[in-house]
Amino acid sequence: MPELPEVETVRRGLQRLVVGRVISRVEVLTQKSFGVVPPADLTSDLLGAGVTQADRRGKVMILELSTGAALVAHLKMTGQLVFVDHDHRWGAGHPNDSLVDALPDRSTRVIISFDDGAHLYFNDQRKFGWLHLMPGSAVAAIPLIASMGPEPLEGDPAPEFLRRMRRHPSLKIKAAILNQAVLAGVGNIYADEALWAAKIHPRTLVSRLSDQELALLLESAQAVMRTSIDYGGSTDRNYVDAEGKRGNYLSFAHVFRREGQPCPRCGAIIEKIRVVGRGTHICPNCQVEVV
DNA sequence: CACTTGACCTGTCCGC
DNA sequence: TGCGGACAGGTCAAGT
Repeated sequence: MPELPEVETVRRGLQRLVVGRVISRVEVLTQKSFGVVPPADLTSDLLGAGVTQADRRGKVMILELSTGAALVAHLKMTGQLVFVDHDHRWGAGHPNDSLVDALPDRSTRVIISFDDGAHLYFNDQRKFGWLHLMPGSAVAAIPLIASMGPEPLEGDPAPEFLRRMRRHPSLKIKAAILNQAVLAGVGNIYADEALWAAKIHPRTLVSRLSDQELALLLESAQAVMRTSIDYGGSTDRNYVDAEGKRGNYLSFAHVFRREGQPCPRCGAIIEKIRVVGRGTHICPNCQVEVV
């Protein structure tokens, strides 16, 4: 579930919490979750390295190191990057204090320790996510990133978005908006929310949509993701930010996980259907299927 | 070739 | 209450 707003929320936390700290140890508890690219030993690029910056591309997190290497992470569905300072208590109520005793837990896959006693936990219940160490110059060559479409919240992504959409005229719009090569960072939650806001049925073929309708879809996706970032992202199952805090956006979602409830725009009952293998939430009145 | 489906995992929830 | 099975969703490989 971590989509662009969730990864961006985590990134902002890491930028504040881990930049400037020096890595002293890395423990890999689940081999599958950690990789070194290329498979040479870059450990010397890790120990003693300082974290200089927390970046994001789409849903991919990039921690840049002082050695020129990068720690790159994809959280997939259940991944978390949680910072805990075990040597420092902030007082009751601070999120760090509840994590001091709770982590590591059984979903912890990799523990990155800093020389001041703080830790960054890569947790991932379902082991779909990954954390890779690679030369900074190799990040852009990761296939997912190399083929990735424009960032929705940087510059004016509209022209490139439209060009890339038109490469897939026979895709259903839900598949197209989820395609990271068309637009970076959109996942199931914001796809459904954006399609509802733009009043487009998810099974509509791209070829049936005008440039204006696609532009409205992009604007809708931008709006829901901006709003979500403001609320700290969406916590559907187990997403938490770098301090272990849950996101609040889903309380403001219009259709996602709201099947059986009235559409906030027209009052019709929201339905959950399957589109390209994905659970999909629609208002059957606002989003009319074109066959 | 372009698109769709299944696999990867584990925890949760539903129906019997 | 116990248990099997469906389901959750990001990406890539395999299938149509």
